[in-house]
Amino acid sequence: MRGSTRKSSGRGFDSVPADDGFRNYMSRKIELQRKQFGLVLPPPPQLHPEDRSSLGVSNEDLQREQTTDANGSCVDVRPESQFAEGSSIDNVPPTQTKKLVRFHKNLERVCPAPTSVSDVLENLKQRHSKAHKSSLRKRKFGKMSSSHEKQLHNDDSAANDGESQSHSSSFSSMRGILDKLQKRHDSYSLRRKRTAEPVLEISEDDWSVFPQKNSGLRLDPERLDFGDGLELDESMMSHCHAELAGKTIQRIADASPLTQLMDSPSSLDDSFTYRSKEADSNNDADADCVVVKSTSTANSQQHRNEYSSEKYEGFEPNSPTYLQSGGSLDVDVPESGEIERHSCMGSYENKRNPAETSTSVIPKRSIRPDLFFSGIVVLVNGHTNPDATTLMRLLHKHGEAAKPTPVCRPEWITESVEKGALLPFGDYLLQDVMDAKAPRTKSLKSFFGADAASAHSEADADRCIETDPSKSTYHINGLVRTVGNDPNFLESYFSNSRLSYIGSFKQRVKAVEAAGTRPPKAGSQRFVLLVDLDCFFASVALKNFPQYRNAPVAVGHSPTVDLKNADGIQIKVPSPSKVTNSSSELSTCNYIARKFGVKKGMFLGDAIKLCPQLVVLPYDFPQYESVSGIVAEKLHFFADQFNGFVEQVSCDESYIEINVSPQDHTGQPLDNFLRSLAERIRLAIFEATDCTASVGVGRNKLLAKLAADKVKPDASCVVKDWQDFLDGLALRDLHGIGRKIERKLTAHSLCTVNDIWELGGDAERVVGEIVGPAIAQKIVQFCNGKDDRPVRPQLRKTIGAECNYGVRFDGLYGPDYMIKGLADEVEKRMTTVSVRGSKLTLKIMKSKDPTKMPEKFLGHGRCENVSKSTDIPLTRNCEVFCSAALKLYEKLGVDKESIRGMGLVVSSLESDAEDGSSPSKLSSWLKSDQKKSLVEEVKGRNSPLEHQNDFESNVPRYSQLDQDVLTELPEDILKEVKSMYGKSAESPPRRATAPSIHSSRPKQGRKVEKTISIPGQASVKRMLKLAMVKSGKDKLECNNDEFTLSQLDCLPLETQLQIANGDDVTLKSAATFRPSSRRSIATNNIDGLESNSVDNHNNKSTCLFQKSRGFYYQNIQPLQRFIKSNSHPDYHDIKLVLDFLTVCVEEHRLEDVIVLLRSIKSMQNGWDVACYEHMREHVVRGVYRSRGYSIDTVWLGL
DNA sequence: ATCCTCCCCTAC
DNA sequence: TAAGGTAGGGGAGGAT
Ligand SMILES: Nc1ccn([C@H]2C[C@H](O)[C@@H](COP(=O)(O)OP(=O)(O)OP(=O)(O)O)O2)c(=O)n1
Ligand SMILES: [Mg+2]
Repeated sequence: MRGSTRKSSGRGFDSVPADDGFRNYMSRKIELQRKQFGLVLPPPPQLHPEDRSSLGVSNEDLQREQTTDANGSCVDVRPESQFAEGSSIDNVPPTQTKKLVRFHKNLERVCPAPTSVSDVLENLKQRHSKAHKSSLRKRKFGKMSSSHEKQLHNDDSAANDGESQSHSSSFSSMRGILDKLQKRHDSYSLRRKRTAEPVLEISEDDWSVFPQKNSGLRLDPERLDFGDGLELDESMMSHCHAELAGKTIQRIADASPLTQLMDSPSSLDDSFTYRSKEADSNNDADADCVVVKSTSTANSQQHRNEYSSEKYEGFEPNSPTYLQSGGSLDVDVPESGEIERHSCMGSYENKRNPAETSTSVIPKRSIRPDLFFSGIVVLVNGHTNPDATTLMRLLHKHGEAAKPTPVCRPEWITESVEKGALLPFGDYLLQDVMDAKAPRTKSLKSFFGADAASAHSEADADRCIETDPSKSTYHINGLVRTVGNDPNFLESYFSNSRLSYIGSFKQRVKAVEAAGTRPPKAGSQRFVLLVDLDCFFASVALKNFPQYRNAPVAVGHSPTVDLKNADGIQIKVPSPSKVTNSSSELSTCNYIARKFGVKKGMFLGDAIKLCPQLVVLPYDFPQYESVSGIVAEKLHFFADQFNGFVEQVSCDESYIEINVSPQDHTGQPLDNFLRSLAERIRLAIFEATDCTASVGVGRNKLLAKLAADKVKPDASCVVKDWQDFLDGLALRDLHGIGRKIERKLTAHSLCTVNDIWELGGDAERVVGEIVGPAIAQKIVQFCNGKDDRPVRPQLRKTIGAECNYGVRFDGLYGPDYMIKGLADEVEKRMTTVSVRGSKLTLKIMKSKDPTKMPEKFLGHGRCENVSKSTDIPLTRNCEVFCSAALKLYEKLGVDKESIRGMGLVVSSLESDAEDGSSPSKLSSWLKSDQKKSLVEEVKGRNSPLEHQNDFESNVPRYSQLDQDVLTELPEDILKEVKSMYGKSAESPPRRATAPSIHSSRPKQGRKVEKTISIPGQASVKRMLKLAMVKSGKDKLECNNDEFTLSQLDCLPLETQLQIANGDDVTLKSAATFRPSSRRSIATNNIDGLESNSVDNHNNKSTCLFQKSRGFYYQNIQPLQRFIKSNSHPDYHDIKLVLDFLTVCVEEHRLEDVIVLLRSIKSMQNGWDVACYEHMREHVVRGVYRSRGYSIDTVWLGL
């Protein structure tokens, strides 16, 4: 296999250093384990104080390295030692300081105990300062650091000089918190000392909400075997775990299968070969990009690490299975020294999510009702919101007492105070404590709809696990659940499918179109960054289960084993996975597991064969959602500084386009600037989420993506010379070239970029004959380093739902029922994004051999795909979808026994008429006399290079709308269209297809030219209207005149907005299926509709409600003007702004919030400091409540 | 040419 | 015994 040079340089993860190896290796291991215990520890032993790499590099260093690069085009700043030395230590996230100090007594088993509380605090301080700095340096400059304090202090000034202002301010804010802690120390020292004693004073009553004994036990099979875990007290348990942890560490190191793998040449098949040139890329002089690599977690992959989709029998009858093509079975997997599945690598204390701060409490009955905290002592272990002082005040006021116990989130306190009573803290236990009870998939219930929005609430997510309905999850009436026998199959399927989650992500959370506020400065250059989180699902899983950080880990529907503890309570633990034939798919796996040949999408059974000690962790969709949101916020923050755009391409991947002007990188070479920007982004992400990311930088998407792939994981790369960079690259690695196209090209002996180069001017023609003109053009352009794909959120063209798993029509429920379920689902999804569609497609997977068992349990097996589509009236009504789909189903005439999957897709979408384009505005558009096709408008928007000077007109100009289309849409008809099917429950479709609509339809072929509004967007205009209504200055002008203002107040904000603005509001869900009553109506209707739609087959009405472009221009700017002009705000004005901020926070528009807050801060009029601070705190609380983390106001300049 | 329909392919 | 979706790009071939 080519690329061996690179591989050896990257031997990172667990490799034993050749020199004084094992002892140092072990001590680092243990040190890492200690850190994972989340405890305050003395500085690590100095392994190599003389090691220069531990110091990090200053900017001067960087420049020096850069200049040696004169003729070459790449610098790899990784010192070789980085991979061998000190790696584990520096892998520890700087968030360590947030962790809880608890059970000091037990701690002594694993590390020297601090002698006093002052020591603890001092340590905290030092560790924070160190963690911060070393991580800064490490991440910025790719140096590992196992250094001591002095060196760091010496380095101080250099760091601050070269670093952005924001870093130091962030630092100082943390510092401030620590100082506060120090101050609090005196008054709380007595209590703190007491907390050092292990405690077990929980009454039986309380026990039910405090299950962590079980959870502690579950990690230790030996204890479970005793069957008397409850007899142990916590101190003993912790003790045991600590010791056990030590043993486990020892065993891992002994076993060291990783080491062996690292040093042996990869035995993976060459069919996965990736980057043939890579063998050379470690040679600085020849290389073509700048690489910053900050950890040694793994060498770079030499092969595709995704499981070949050839296993999809349905698509490729003759293809070999992935095992044949992957040939990975001969990977050397040692027999001895396996990691014990159940042995805990740390005590249960370290299962805490390190990013979370916790509060330790013990409940007791209180006598005075207002002293509901009496009998409780609280230990705040880190940065909380509200801060420790506030919490202490609240506690004191309400009777805090003594003794620590379970670990809670601070809301337990705040919400108790709010309610005026002691709330059971079960709901506030830290997530990992909950997790321990039942490590099952956390679902967003459905990724769509209101559920998704509220899924940010941690409490909700936690309760998901609690309220586990007792039904058997696998069986129904003794049968395996299928679409045919389980009426609720689809619902639970969609909420547990990872593919459904990642597939729908991009369009569901379409990014905000902020930024681009100024035209790019003259002389600025466009760059594209690709930010991709490393093994995303696995990284998140490891936040939940940090004890497995050093083990090979995969994410899947974890096979669990039911165990009973002494109380007879059923608990679930990860199974030992003796299953070697499970067809459960692994979503992804960490880089340790990848060394064994485990790949994304691989069957669990196959993975276990490759890696018997593989740990399978459950999905956590709510957390993917929140990590993703946090990352997006960070990226917008950076993009905004360079007049940039962010396109979130999936839950773990985003492109950023920036325009860099010479002023932006004053003093330093452009490459240095880009490199440090990339590292700053990575650092910001890591600090906020504990997840590592890789960043690629290039002139376009293609190069950015390739660069990131090249250095992944946990590294960044700046492409300097595209030609050198692409030299030798396999065509397969280009975006859009997959297995099939690769095969076609290979058949004509076109394998690498160089092969295309050699074709010269003929390339496009030659390749075109093989793969078609469009793809050929793309390939040739890519090979020449060109890629004009814009970095912009894209308009949705289709929306649908399908299920090709568990489809067996051998039960009560037939294809009609499934179609109904799909139609419901599609309507639900369309409702949440406010679109309607006028074309429906039914897709069916038909088994080629219905008698044959597919390779995958309940899978579709080898199939033929068929589909048929039809026009429908513009709607999102599931009844319409359903009846149209049934007709399509009849037409396709597929035998129901052979159906293995079905799907419904709606296209020709049009967005609802909402959001910033009031009818009056629309009618003004109608009066325009300019003629320009909307198509041009939309396309222009998507082409960044041609329209960069168009920014100041982010709001669409009505002069650019197609007048022909518009004039054919009188307002009354627009209204009619709008209300057509909106209230499906109450006013069934029927009348909607008034002939007038169809006859007024413009020419066909106008599908692309609609824009679709961002769902749930709050416009200032709408907020103002609501404010007017509430303050009595305006009347409710809608037909919902039965509302009183106080009733209005009770409704959710969004509904209030709708009512105040006279939208069509249906307070009941339009998506619910009511079988009996509605069916007859529906049937009648649908017949009528069908005939109409046939009549008007080619007469589509084009609804021109234009989405507001540029949230900023439409909302923030007007609001700023409002604030400026309204210098003496009254209650309603402030309430308005607060409500607006609330909505923005809910919609993840943090960057808008920040802009707005900053402008209020700088206000000199009646919007004074108190007002500003109130708003700021409102936002901080809102973010914390909905997103679960605190924003750093100092960092954000607030 | 340019459209539409019914696929296939690809990336997450 | 698990949760093999979703959405965009585009080719082939037919209708205009
Ligand atoms: N066949 C696949 C591919 C991906 N995913 C999910 C899991 C991944 O974590 C996430 C992101 O996909 P990536 O391709 O970015 O893969 P990772 O982030 O896991 O790994 P890498 O480090 O290669 O980016 O999508 C999945 O469920 N099934
Ligand atoms: Mg990724």
